[in-house]
Amino acid sequence: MVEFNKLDKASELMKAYLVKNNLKTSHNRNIILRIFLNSDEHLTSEELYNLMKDKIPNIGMATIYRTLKLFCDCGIASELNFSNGKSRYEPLFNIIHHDHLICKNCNQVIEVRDKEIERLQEVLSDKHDFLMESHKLEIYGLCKECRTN
Amino acid sequence: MVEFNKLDKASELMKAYLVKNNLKTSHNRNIILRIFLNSDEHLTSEELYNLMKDKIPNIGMATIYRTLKLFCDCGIASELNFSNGKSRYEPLFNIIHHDHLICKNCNQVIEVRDKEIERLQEVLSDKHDFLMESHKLEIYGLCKECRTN
DNA sequence: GTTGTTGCAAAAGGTTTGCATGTAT
DNA sequence: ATACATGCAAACCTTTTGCAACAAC
Repeated sequence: MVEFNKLDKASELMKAYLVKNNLKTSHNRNIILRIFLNSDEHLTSEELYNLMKDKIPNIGMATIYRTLKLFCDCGIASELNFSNGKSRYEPLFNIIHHDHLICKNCNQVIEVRDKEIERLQEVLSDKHDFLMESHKLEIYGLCKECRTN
Repeated sequence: MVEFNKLDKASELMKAYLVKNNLKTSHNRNIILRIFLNSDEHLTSEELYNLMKDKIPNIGMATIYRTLKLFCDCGIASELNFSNGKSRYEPLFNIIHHDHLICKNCNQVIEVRDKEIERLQEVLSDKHDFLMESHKLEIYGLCKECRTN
């Protein structure tokens, strides 16, 4: 279930962006936002499309893409590019930043967090006079289950 | 210029892979390998294709893709997926692992290295009983030049 | 009423594949 | 002589775009 304040705050973020850019609200976008936040996973556009078809049978892929792009622009979502040709989208809003452990065998994605690594990334960026805005850390290997098999 | 031992060792790696898989050597692949190692950058398939056309005028994109895939399988190259839809390929062989600072403004890619971050990644993986094989760290932001403008 | 949004279909862009020909063993 | 490698074109797959109909303001 979507926690109320999460959806509310995301809606607020989107609303602010729409107003600022003279865009309109829409029924579709509200539903997509709810489903997207509810998933709490790293959905591909296609996976989200399939989830949406239950709610809005004749929705088009183009709308999914346009809406996900909007979410990214609003700061609600972030696009991930793991190595398989498809983009995945992750709810960003109200979520603490984390990195990913990706199992090469079962494709499971484990979210992890390490404050010290993040601090060192800042230090590393500073060393190169680089202004860090965001970062992605992906560790590939074998998860607990797959390494025992 | 390609350092001799670098090309030699990569050729050796490729040769071993070809023999093991009952594949044949080829003139094209040898030239592509030389150009690829010589570039020392993060080429897209298209960029490599353009470099190759000087050497082998009627070479096809398919050969580039097939050869880059081969390089990855040999352990000579690694595929990178920055967020722009195109894959890039990086010579892996004989190169010390490094991470990337990516400027969102000028698209410059700066290679960096931090032993402590790498050590902490191992610790983090262990904490989750995860067997780390490889990792990718990308830091996005503004480079020295772009942040002053 | 004006302008943004949507679904559909077509286009675009990167990558892969089928096939006949060429080449290494 | 056999089987892999290559160039070409077509196919494929994900993502984007053009456009007419629709919906929000």
